[in-house]
Amino acid sequence: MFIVEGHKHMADVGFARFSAREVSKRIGYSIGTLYNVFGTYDHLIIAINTRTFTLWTDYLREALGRGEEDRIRTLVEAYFGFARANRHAWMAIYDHHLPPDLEFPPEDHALRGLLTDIVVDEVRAFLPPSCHEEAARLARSLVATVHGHCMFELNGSFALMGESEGMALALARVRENLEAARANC
Amino acid sequence: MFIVEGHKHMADVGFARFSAREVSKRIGYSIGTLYNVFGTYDHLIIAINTRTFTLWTDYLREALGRGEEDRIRTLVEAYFGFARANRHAWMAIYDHHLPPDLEFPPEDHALRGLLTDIVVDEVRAFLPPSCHEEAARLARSLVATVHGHCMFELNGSFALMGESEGMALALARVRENLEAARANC
DNA sequence: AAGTGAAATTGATCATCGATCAATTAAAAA
DNA sequence: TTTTTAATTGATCGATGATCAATTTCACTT
Repeated sequence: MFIVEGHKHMADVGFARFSAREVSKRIGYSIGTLYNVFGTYDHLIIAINTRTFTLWTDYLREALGRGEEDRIRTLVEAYFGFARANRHAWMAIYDHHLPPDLEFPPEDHALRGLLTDIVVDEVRAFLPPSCHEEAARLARSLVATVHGHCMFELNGSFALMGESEGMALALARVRENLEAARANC
Repeated sequence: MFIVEGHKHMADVGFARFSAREVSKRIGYSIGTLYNVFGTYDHLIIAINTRTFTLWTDYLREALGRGEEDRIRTLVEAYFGFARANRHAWMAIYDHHLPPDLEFPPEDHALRGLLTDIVVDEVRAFLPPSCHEEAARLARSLVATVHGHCMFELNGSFALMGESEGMALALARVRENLEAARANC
């Protein structure tokens, strides 16, 4: 329950104001118990961020499950939709950096990879079978593209540039890249 | 000198371990003087990050000034090149979020906008005159695309996905998007 | 019921942080 | 020199991540 309450606290105040003490206080445990469970502050954050990934993955699956015609659009809009609806928790994923001495827990890695898998599947479904091999790399690249647009929208970079339609731009770029892939394999 | 030394400290230890006290100590002033100059921690970080933007802009200009044939490639590689050579300082730009009550200083905004201007100019130069109008939006979008790839490379997301050629992917996507723009206006 | 020991929990304690501001020092003006 | 203004200081505050000896809890044995 540390993770659930920690995730709520993260969603409430964001990475910069997040506090392990506050989490333990909220849940009625002492700070010592929290440290006995997670060992370090970083491991708590990792667990909370992995939970965000899981919720995000569910969000994408549900959106795709609604049976919309344009699944690529659905994917991009759900990517943005979750980030917008969970600003602080979503940003915390990228605000947190592992110390060099700490290795990423394999089980967290596996859970987070499920999100990429969804995108790979959809990219494959969109492209002809001859593209099957390169689809994974393209999918990772498109995730990075959409991520860049989503980040610029949420952190205000687009607003400072006078751009208000970050999601539309992301979708347009993805469409162009998918069409280029279709033509080249 | 607070900014120069603060920038060095940021480059050394990164956003998470950055300390205003350490900056003032390094430069031989008290913590009080630093706060008299910048008012808040956030304003110090903004000033340091704007310096990073300025160095980054100079880096891009110098790369373009070397007279390479493929200016788009030069731009993407210099984008990555600066980020790789200044990991901590570059990441700090996106690690820092303005508190909602704090407005972004206009002079910092102007300085940071120069980087976007460079990209807009190069995109315009690449596209036919008929694209002149949409070039600015496309340029912002391409910056977001490259940013997403650069971020995934530096924060280890690409590595976790088994992807080691983030920069090549970014350049490939940008090329596809530019060709699509050429065909559509 | 009483006793035993492992496991879980506690919170005082430490160093450090961002922030404040009365007091002090330095510089400029009269 | 005296007065006024500006710049600088660092002790102080509340809060944080982290530690760990002391305490409590609880299942198991006798």
